[in-house]
Amino acid sequence: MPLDPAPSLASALPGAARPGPAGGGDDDAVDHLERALTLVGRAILRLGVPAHALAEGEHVDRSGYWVLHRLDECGAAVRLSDLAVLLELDLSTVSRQVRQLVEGGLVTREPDPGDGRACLLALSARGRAVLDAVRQSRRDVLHQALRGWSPAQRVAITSALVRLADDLPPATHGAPGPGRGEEPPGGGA
Amino acid sequence: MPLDPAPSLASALPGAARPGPAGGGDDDAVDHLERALTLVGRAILRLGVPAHALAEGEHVDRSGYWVLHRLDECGAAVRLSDLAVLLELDLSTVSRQVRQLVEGGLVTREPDPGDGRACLLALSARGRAVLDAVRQSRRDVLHQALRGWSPAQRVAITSALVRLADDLPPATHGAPGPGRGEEPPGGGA
DNA sequence: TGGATACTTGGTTGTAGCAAGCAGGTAGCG
DNA sequence: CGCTACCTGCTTGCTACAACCAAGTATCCA
Repeated sequence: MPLDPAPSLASALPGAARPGPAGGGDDDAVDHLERALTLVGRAILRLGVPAHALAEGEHVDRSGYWVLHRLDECGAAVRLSDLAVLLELDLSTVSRQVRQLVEGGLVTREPDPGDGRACLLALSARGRAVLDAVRQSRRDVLHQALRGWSPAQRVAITSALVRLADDLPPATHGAPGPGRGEEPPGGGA
Repeated sequence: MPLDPAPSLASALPGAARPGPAGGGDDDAVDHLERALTLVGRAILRLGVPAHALAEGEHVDRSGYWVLHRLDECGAAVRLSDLAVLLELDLSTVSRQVRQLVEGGLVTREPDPGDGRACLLALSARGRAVLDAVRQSRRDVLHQALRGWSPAQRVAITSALVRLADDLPPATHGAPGPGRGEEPPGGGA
């Protein structure tokens, strides 16, 4: 998935110096923000799962990383359906991702003793090791990027992003919250 | 594709209040940032191309929107290869995207009079109309999200994002800059 | 004529959703 | 008790998008 194509910085922020009196200035602001978001989104996507964080035959892609990540945060074993809600993804998508991880030995899967239909998923020891390696490797990149940032700046951008994520339309999928749900069904890319 | 799965805000920012003295606090900071970026990235992805911005048989997806966007910014007609560089995408990817848009009448394509191999691409009138509609519709969403933000806050997050995009590893594809280019070919999204 | 260049096409991978279906569980009814 | 009807958790098939690499074609230039 990748996000949206981004322009090179060379020509970034068109019309940046157009302080027109009309309401267009507002449009400029959101245009800049949209572009900046796209830029950063693509950069984050490119982080991927660095191959050097993986051992021999291991295969974890970006989605798999997030599955491991959530599984780790859950601590206890979770159901597939719960995991899908946490990831805000379709059950089928998560089902396939988990299958790969189980086959790779990174996730353990047992039948739920209390419900024969369900299964309980958890990180295996190997999965945790892989997760740690991948996470550290991604952290390194961010660390590198934030080298010149003051702690205050880091906090500022993080909280601003959290707020923005909160203010943007929520996912219609996992939890169809009552928020300003304008999301057209066809547009959901 | 979309970006990475995001956790619901309910459990966001684990360990947020752990101001440990050790270097671990730094890891926390980047973890929060990573999560926030993911959150926002997915929200932006969900923006998609609102169906109501499109007329009858028109079909423009997220990628197509960016092609139109760049084409608009270029003003003059551009070559496919130049467009691919601008978009930081593979030539083949852009070739297919453009073909769709040409077939849909949103982009005009003429042979370059000076080079029979090349073609010159430009927005058609209809393409411009569609672009305007889609852009406006995406703007509306961002406007809505930024309703409670002060102008200073908007500028702050935008410039912080621009800086972050600049500090993150560049795309290895379009311009394989010498920057901290560690990107494994297999891991690329 | 022999590269180099511009683009196209085929193939593959990754991500994701919807819909259909299977299997296991639960509840109502005779 | 046993049967039927329904509900739920998960899997699988299909479709679509996005992006890459590699191979092919057509054109230009030296």
